[in-house]
Amino acid sequence: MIRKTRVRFAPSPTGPLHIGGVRTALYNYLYAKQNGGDFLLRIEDTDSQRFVPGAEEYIIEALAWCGISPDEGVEDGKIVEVASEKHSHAPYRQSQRKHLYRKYAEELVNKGYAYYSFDSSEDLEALRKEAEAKGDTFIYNHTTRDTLSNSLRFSQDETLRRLNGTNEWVVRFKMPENRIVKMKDLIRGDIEVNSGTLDDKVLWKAIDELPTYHLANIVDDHLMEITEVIRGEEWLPSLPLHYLLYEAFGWQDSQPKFAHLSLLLKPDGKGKLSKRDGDRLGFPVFPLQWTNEQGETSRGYREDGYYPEAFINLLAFLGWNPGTEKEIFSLKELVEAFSLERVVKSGAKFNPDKARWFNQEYLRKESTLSLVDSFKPVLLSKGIDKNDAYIAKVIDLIKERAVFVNDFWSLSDYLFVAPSSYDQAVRTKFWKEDTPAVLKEIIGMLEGFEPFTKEALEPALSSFIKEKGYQMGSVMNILRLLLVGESKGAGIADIMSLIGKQETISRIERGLSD
RNA sequence: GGUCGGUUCGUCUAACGGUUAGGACUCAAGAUUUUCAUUCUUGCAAUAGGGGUUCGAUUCCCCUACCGACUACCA
Repeated sequence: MIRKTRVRFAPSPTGPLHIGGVRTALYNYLYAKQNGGDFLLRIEDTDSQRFVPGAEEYIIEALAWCGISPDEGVEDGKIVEVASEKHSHAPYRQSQRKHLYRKYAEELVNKGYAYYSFDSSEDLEALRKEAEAKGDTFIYNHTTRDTLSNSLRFSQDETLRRLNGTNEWVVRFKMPENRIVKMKDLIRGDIEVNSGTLDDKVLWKAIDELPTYHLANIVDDHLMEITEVIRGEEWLPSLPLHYLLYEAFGWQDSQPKFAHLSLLLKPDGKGKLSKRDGDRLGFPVFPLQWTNEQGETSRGYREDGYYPEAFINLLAFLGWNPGTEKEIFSLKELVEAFSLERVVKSGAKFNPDKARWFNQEYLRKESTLSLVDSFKPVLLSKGIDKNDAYIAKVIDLIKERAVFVNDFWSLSDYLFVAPSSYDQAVRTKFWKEDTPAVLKEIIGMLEGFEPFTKEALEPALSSFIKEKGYQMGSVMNILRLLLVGESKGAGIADIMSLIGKQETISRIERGLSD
């Protein structure tokens, strides 16, 4: 039986999406599209304690910005709550599916794969502490469960009595005492684990009447006909549980295949990439800017000036490569080239320099015309209203030096406004006794100069300096100082022709009078 | 501690038993240049360690080391 490829991205709305999460979503999306399948978005909000308002909206907006659009799960920027022809598996928010899960938990108990447990969190915590003090680890499984408070030990009457009128109970999976669970991972190959080392995971939390991740995830993946689960490496340790759960439900035949992605690591030091690293090292770890409940703002790739295409491209290359030397890929090209076989097993340290490089590559591919459109609002905000043709000439001069459109202003301010101060280091180095006289001569030469173009000015300036016996370097650097204010920028002739004769002369005169 | 996963230049990675171990980012040097860049050229730089298997191991196996994840009524 050939099933249509259906994969899902299933984040928890506990905060802004981290770039590692975006990468997971991206790989899911690429895999789905490559196989002509569906990419679904499901919100796993079964942890009522950690829910963060706005996180769900953030996730949807971030994916939209990246161009990773779900086929199912969201419509008009909102999670679909009511089933329709296209969204026949709605709702896609687990808190709205809570009524579904209970019967599956009960089914497992009835079949003997799970049981009710009445131990309080405090009691278990005490047991953990006690074991820890002895250098052991407390584990709720075959080694301890017949000494604890659960339906495995109690009579049916006793169990029923405890179940009624209270929510101080959970359903736990009865992990087999000694079974080699053989698993297959699309990226890592075969993995085996002895179930005896695993614990009896909680499947159902009576206290908030919600399943845990493990139950909800398996039930939803089954109900939503998911064919491949592509998720983070942090889930690898619970893969045996998930295998056993599919088996307990009798769903082995339609069980999805699994692929576990390695984590994104800190650029320096050790451990996985966290929000703090971005603040510390000066790069975003979130796709979009995010302000938390305490009012602290974390920067985002979008606000930092990254093109979504560049962002996607650099993310795709963190843990995957096409096997060729091509590095710049559009989303469409990524869909074609992607394969899980070429996903790297080891974790990737994030490299902010390389991230910038990707954006630079995309910036260079932009047409001058579209860059004019991006730059115009910046200029307008500074009260500068130049025509498009002028802005286009400016952009042609500075484009190669920029990584972001955000760099344009500092790269080109002198082409719009005269310098307000001069770099003193440059001034001391090149300002000689005869400089004022030389500058006056240059003004004189410029006054009658026509046409005032780069092509005409460049040779004229250089031959003028040579004929007079002046030093090329010092004269040009002084001109640059008066025109630009510091030691940066385009060629002198470029600058002169662009700002025009009048402005050129007035800037030199101003420098003379200072 | 236990379980699982991982380990090629500083970083991202290629080489799925036979290569002078390749590319990209970063960095350095040189060329170009009136500055800063760009561009071009060149350079620095790696198979964690030890055992096997093999005619031959980056590649397969084992051990050690190191890194990471997990070990919650969180996901």
